[in-house]
Amino acid sequence: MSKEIGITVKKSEDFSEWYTQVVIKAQLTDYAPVKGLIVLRPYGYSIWEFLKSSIDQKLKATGHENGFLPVLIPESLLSKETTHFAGFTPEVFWVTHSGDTEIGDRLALRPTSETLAYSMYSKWIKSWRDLPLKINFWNTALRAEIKSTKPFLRTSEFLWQEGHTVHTTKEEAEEEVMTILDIYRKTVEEELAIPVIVGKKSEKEKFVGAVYTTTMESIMPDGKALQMGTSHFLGQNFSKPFDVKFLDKQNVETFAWQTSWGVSWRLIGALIMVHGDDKGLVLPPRVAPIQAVIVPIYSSDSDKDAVLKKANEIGSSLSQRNLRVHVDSRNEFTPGYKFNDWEMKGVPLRVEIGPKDLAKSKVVLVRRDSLKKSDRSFDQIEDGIVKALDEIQADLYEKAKKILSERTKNIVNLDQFKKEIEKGMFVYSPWCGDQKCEETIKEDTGADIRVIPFDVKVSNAPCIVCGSPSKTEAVFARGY
RNA sequence: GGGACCGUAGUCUAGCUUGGUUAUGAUGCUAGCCUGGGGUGCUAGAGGUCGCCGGUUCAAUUCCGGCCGGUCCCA
Repeated sequence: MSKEIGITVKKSEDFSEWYTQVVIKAQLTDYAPVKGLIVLRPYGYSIWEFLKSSIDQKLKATGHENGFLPVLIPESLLSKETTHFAGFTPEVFWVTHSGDTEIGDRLALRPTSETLAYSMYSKWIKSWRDLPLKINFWNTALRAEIKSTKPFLRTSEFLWQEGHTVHTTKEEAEEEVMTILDIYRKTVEEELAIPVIVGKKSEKEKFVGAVYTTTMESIMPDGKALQMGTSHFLGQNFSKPFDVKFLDKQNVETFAWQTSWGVSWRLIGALIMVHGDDKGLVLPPRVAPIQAVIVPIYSSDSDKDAVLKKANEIGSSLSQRNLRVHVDSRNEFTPGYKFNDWEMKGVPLRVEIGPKDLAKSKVVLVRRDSLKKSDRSFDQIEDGIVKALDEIQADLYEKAKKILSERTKNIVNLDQFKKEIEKGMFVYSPWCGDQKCEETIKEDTGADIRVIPFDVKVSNAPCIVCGSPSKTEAVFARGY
């Protein structure tokens, strides 16, 4: 019976089912009535809020401002940059009517906002003095997912931010691309405790319309790679069709250089997959809506009063140190129920306090990640919790890093390559740079080039597919 | 892109093959008690358009078709 209340499958045995149960049962999200759409519940949304605020602060600190764009984009505008349009059109939702009246120039529910943003930018930018223009938008994007959908990872509407910047020079724009990628990497590694590999996408995998795409990739416990965020150098590919130009200091009309970039709530999906276990979610302390939960334990009424009093006392002193703490004083549940409940929701630390503890002036501290228990005397609680939270954050990252490195292989032989891909590995292999080889390997093994890391070794080793001298190494894996 | 499966109370589910009086059980929920250091026990109660639309039939949760929604596997 008890097994049916919590997560009923093991992460290692039925990963998909495990994931679905965790997102629903930990009350992060629920399915909406329309296919492929989900609702964020407060517990899930509040994780997004921490992520959002972390990224937002870093963007503001590097000179970005927030704006707002409408959700509808006329087809005539969306189709102005042709490769971009061709790339997105299969998954665009169209609004064709207002009331009963058919709309002549049908309206797209934004799959992304480059076209809309740049048609506005062209009005706003006249002089080199107007640049750089660096605006970020917190909104949602809509991309129709016909087949398999999965909460946070693949949904037809998703929460994200999209940044769109305009610069006077190529160099400045390229620097911006890297600044953003670095903000993303830091956020993911430091807040979500997920290590990533940063680099470029191949020509085949880059953002449609971009000159090149930089990306951060990570591998999930089921062996599939997940794109965690991208930052694109657009060159002048959009500034020309959208007429984003300025008068430079020499009074010469010049097309601007642009970037765009985004991360979505997919990061929450990654967080769940990377850190969760058979009992449910495991949240890194920095993004946990509740960092420590205090569970009072009592039997008699007199115990109850004394225990609750102390629990509340501890709770408020922790709050004063800016810790997100919750005292679970629900009377209708036993301590055992509460333990399981908060473990499923991934709260990093549990503080147990009962009559036995009161007698000894201490509490029991339990870590969610290791489930290890230890005692803290009353005067050590605050420091003890701060320290334990830091340790959990660091340990989660180290654990994930170890898994990433265990899942990473260097392979030069094609047979070996296929075996490792089959096992769900991140495979570093030499590649000639030819898109045909990329397509061949995709057809044969299901793996694509996830990323060409910045720090990769360059050698003349034969291409893993065709055997001709390679231009670079690339990271291959099957992806989400 | 190809294939398989599923939809009955908040949740999980029996019944469907072989249509027939009041749709089964558990859990959760409400009230009262009990209990409390790992999903506690008792009593009473509320909770259902059997996903939706249509067809077959005297009669459909059950058979057939379409639609909507969900899950999994393969590429």
